[in-house]
Amino acid sequence: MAKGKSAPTMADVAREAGVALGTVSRVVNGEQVGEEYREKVQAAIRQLGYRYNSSGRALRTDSTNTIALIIPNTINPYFSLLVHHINCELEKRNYKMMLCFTEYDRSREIEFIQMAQQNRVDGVIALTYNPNLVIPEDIPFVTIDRFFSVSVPCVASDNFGGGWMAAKKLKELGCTNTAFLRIGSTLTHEPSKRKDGFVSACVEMGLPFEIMALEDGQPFSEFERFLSDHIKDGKLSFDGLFIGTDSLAWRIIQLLKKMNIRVPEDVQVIGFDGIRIFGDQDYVVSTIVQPVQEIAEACVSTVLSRHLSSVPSLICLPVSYAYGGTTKE
Amino acid sequence: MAKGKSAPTMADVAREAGVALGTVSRVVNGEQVGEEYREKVQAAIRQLGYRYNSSGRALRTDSTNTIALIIPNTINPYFSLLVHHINCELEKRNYKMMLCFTEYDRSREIEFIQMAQQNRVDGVIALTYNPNLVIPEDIPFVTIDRFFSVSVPCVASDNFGGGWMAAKKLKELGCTNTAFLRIGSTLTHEPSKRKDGFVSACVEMGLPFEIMALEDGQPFSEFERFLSDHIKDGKLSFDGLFIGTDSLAWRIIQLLKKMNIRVPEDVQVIGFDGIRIFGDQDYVVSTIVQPVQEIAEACVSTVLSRHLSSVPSLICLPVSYAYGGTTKE
DNA sequence: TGGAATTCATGAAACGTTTCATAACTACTT
DNA sequence: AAGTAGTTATGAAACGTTTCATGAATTCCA
Repeated sequence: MAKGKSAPTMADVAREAGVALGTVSRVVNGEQVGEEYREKVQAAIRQLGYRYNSSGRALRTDSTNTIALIIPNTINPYFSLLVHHINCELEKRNYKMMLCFTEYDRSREIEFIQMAQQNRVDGVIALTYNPNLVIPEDIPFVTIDRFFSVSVPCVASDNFGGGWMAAKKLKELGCTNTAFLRIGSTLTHEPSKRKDGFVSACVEMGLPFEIMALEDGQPFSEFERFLSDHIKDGKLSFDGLFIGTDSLAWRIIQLLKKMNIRVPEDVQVIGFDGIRIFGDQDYVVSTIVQPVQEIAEACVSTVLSRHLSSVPSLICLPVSYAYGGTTKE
Repeated sequence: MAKGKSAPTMADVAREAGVALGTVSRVVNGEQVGEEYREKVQAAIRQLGYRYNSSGRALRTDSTNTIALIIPNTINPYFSLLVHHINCELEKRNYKMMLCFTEYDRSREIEFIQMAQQNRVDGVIALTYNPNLVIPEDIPFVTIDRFFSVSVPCVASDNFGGGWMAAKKLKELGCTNTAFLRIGSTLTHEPSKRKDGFVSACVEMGLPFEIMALEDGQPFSEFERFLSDHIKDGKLSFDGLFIGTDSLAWRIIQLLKKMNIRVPEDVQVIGFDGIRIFGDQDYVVSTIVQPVQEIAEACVSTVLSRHLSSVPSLICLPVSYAYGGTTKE
């Protein structure tokens, strides 16, 4: 607050209404109160323009109606969608969101968890990369895309199934030689299974494939080298690419354009995530779509469920394929 | 918090360290304390894993180190960038952000302002559309893109200059017949000046132009009709378009594609905002770039400046042109 | 060496809630 | 008519901090 006389308190309302403090509290919280009392109090509230002070309430109840969301940033459109939907779900349930951007900084991930506890949030939803992260036991905690232990519920989409689906789709679209490209992190998380699903399906269908994973520290230009190495007589030997994320797919497509390889005529490309620019417009690339809305819903309802014991430890939600112009269909 | 013994308090630390409560407080807040006391307290803090309780502090000091950011959503990449940069600036100064999505809902805008006051935030940054919004006087308030009164600082980019720049650029690029397209809102705000700048420059340079503004309620298909009406012998009579936002520009370009009009060969298109997909990748369309980082910095430093009297009431930041493939250069 | 000036820890009060034991009713039973 | 059960308002305590008046200990100077 700033200058000016400070906001009215419950005591002010009580005095104005000629009623006890506790009675005001019960009216404000919608508890059982005699009709005439309720009316007097409500009149006084309107009169004074009273609104309860959340700090006071939080101090007394030791709960803030706030959930912390820990996420790298909001620049990547996938994260931005996630933030949006999680916020919507929280708002429905009258919770607030405390947003924490880590920028992929591992020490910040730790710090934010501490800060969340300090602020007495009622739960944490976290999408993190620190391999040594310690999840506090004394606070409802839900992770996205990374499984820690059976006592920490994890929400993810069906990454394995998505990889499988991508391979099948490429085959259907007539591809005969494929590759999987990703920016590797040494971290093992749910999205790592995209590759596994892809590989399994390729093996089962007898579809040839190669894997190219950029390890931590290798420059992006390695992809250029990799692709160049696979050009014979000015023609790329792959006719289908499955790429770890839409973001990377987008960059690879720029690269292909620069190399005068046409998409989807010469090579068809499928990404992963389901990014659409400007909300409900077309998909940026052909892609395996993550069900963001459902993921958000699952995170929120899980983190808010009191009886965490009865909650599954891995919630895996179905993905779907969407055309985005970088495949023939 | 949840189950388990509750977190240690200052009293616990004081007892552990054999020291008075107030002393602990002063150590925690980095105030002057005798060396031996400080050491004893810090040891006890480490020992117990103490972290201060923000609710208690907030109640006592009537301030939360939190700024509310009221914004439509985070789906539009421009908003998403803004959120990101504002959060970074706040974090630098050790403030938290309370994020409020209005979804362009005017009643929500009002509600969030009340909620912000209720939560005793230390200030509000708001990007709103409600024409009748009442700005509270008793709390630091900064608006983005909309000027309310001299007592409420407004941060915006140089919309007029940007419109002007767009016209000049189109002329430079050889355009001889132009149009300005926008989705109109009846609201007068800073971005409305984009048109004014464009018109002024066109008039001054003798560049022909038309205006097409979609009013509230008119369907998007009106744009299709408008463009069709301007086709003669299969050729669009405009060779340059300036469009109110990148988001709309993107949709218009999809439309042009559908109509078999080539961009930029047949018509060059300039948008406004400076959206880049996937962060630092290329601009989505050729555009007038808003200096988001500077806007964020201005918002934050203004809302946090104690002496609001000496702050300008309209902070207008320079824009720039960026090539994004929808113009010849 | 005694007194004044200075430094600095102490402990209680206050912030605005919620909650709980108590008291004041009312209505019912016998 | 008197006692009991049931309802509901009351007022004080407690949540964890910050802050302020107080007093103890030290330093400094004459």
